[in-house]
Amino acid sequence: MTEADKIEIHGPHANCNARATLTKQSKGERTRARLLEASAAEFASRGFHDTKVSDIVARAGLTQPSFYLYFANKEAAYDELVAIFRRRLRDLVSANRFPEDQDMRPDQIRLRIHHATHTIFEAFDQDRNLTEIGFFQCPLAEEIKTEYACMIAGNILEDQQRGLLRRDIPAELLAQFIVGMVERIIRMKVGKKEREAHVDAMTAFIADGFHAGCERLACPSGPDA
Amino acid sequence: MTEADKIEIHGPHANCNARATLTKQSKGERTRARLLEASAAEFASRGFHDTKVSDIVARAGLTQPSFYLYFANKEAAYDELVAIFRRRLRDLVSANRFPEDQDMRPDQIRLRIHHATHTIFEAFDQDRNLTEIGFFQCPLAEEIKTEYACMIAGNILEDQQRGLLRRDIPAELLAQFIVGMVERIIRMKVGKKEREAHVDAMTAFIADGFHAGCERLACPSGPDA
Amino acid sequence: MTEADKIEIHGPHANCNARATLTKQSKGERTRARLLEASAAEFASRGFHDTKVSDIVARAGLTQPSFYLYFANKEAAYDELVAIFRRRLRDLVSANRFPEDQDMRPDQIRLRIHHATHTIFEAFDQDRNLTEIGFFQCPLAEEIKTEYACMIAGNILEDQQRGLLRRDIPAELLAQFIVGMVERIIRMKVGKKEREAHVDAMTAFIADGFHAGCERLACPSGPDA
Amino acid sequence: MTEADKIEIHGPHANCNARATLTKQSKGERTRARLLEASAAEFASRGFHDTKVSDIVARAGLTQPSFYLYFANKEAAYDELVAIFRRRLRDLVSANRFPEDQDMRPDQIRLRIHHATHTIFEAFDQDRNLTEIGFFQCPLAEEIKTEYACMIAGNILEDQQRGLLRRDIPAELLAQFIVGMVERIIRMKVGKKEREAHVDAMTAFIADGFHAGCERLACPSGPDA
DNA sequence: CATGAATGAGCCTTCATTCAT
DNA sequence: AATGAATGAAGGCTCATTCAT
Repeated sequence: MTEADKIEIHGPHANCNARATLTKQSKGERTRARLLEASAAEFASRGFHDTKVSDIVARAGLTQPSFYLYFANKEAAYDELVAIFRRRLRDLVSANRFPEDQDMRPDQIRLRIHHATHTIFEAFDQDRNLTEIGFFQCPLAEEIKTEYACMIAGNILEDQQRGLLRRDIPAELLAQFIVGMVERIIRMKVGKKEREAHVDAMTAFIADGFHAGCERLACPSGPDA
Repeated sequence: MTEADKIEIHGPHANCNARATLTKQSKGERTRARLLEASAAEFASRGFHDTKVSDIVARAGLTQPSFYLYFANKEAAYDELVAIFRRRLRDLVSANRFPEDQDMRPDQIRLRIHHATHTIFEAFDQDRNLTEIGFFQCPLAEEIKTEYACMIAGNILEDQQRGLLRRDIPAELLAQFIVGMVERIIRMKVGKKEREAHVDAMTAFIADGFHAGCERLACPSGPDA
Repeated sequence: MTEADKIEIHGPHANCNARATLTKQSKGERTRARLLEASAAEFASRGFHDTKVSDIVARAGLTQPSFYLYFANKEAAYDELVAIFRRRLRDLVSANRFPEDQDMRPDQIRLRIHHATHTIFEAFDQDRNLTEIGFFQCPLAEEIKTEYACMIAGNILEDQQRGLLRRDIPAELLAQFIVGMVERIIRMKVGKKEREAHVDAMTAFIADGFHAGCERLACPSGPDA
Repeated sequence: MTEADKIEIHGPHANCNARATLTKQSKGERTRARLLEASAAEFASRGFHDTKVSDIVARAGLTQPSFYLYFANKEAAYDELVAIFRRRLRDLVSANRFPEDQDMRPDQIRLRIHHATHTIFEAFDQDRNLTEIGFFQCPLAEEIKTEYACMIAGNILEDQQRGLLRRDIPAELLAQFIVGMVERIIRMKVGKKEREAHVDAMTAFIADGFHAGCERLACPSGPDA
């Protein structure tokens, strides 16, 4: 799984590692990786049930029994993909955590939101198939999103305690809102430029809601608060 | 389908209607309704592929051939459920539209957001099975959500043009954000009271984002900037 | 299983029951019986592994899915056949038990042996397929034979205690000897007449061993004892 | 095959031979022997069909292709084991034959029976796996037993002609009886001491049947008739 | 001599669907 | 209106066996 990991994702860091280990991979390991990739592609586009093992092996240029040389059964391959996605998401978010001890100026929070959002979209765009499977299609998706939300909630909570964010809405809920927005944006298959625009818009919305730039919107901290 | 519709929903009003029409229903119509309900329950909890026709008829207290007396095939029943959900969602949103000609005071926008959110959650909570199927599980879900987002976007656009909402973010994007948030909240299986809290929180967040009530959050264009 | 029992075996008693219930059998019950018989025939001649479900259903004039309408899987059908055989064997032996209270003259023991032997062979010959499966082929065969031996041992023990049989050999061992002889004789596929001869020979051997009719064989109860 | 033979059996004598030839064995010969032994163990405990080539090679500490270096296929290995058993059984019985020309006193027949029985059990106990396969499990078992019975029948016939045994039962039948008894006893997995008791009991039974030592058993043609 | 890797062939089983009543 | 019984079609998985090194 560790090896497969390196192969499956094509992110910058992963590629570095891959380049280093590619020569060491046995033929079997490469075959396994090919099968995982083929599985991801097929599962992502057809779903678990409508994907036949024969589809996967055909895409990988193998025959059916070979599949069972590397995976106990169809479900095991699927589960492994989900696990890879899950771990990757976890790693991503924890890597994105703001250093606790460091002081943050209030106006930096926008940058943080922007950065986190940008990073997550980049990662999701990296491997569309895995994202499709792990975030939308698999039965564990709900659990994974909840886990994701929890991690975000942790970050939010810190900021709330620092007085950087509103405290009248529970961090968990704010986190869920963000996850929901992320979900929707991921689903919009767009180019790099548009995605950047999305990131900007989302950052702006998270920061100020419908409010910003519209004097007529009754602002609670304004005159009618 | 129209009859089935009346049966499928179990809200108070729906029951009233049902009671009124029950006497008019033939035995066959009632059987069909039972099958639809059983289908919804099974599909919702197991998904399309993992639901066997035998599961459905067992739940409805019938035998397999009876199923085919009322539906062309398994997929037809599923599609019908999706269609019911879709129509219902459409009806709901269009009924919730703010009269175009009417003038709206700036501070009323919060009420509108609150009302729309409240209504939609109530509807989703009404029939969990249908929601699960039509909003999350079916292949058309993406399309349905987009449709939903479009309708919301229409409302937003109007408000933007009236100068009630920020214009720097496209209405379509704002709508998607809201749909995403709705999605996440729906999935949290909670009681009535908590749901109300969610509605409040979501309204507040939509209106002001992370910002409100936190003087330190650098608000680029608000009064405290 | 009870119904199937009546069908599968064609012994005199079974036939009586069958005749009585045949008219009451539903089509499904008859199909099941046909499948059991076909299974018995195929399993007996090919063994469990070399018998394909397709062989069985072909012999029964059905298609594969029908098989699974009546049996959970191939093994279940096999196990049922074994169970039928086992029960039948049990019933047979217990029906053959000599009344405990009744007094028996020493010279009657030959008749008893003859009778028991005759009866068992008749039963085995009745359903060759079941016998093949339950007595020779199935993994439980050893257990079944042991059970059979135990029942015989019970009968022998009584006779030993009455002083009708030698006591220097444990009843269990004598019973095993008999079972072994029975086994061998069953396997000789012969006609009725020859079978009778076998019964006579076996009776004589059990009673007297190599000894009888040969003055030169050192008889322990004779002069050199 | 001849070499394998020496290796396969683990009796004291066999070991002596093995030690003598071990040095002469090439590595391949030793590997082949290991595979045969592993095959015997696996086949004996699981049967032919339930034994996978992968089981065998695993037990032998090899990989699958190695198996095919020494045997044409799975069946070939099995057949070879059966052949080894068969030859061994043949050798044993013929070695046990009483010299035709020699005269035998009537009271010596008990000793002969005892000796033959003792020898055969010892041999069977020697290699349980081979016995399981060749005598019980393989399709040829029936034929092998018949062959065995024939050889015994030959011995019996001689004794009958010498007037040492009863002539009213065909030698073939008597031989079958003995084989049946042997079968059953073999299957009782016991220690050396008990086995001796079995030999004694069987000898006694073969000689005198149920009769001996029980004055009340009506012996039709013996001295106490 | 031995193995990592791959495959051909085939069987069991499932399930949506239909037929006849 | 409903059902007992049956089937067509297809997919997952296993296993003996081989290829290339």
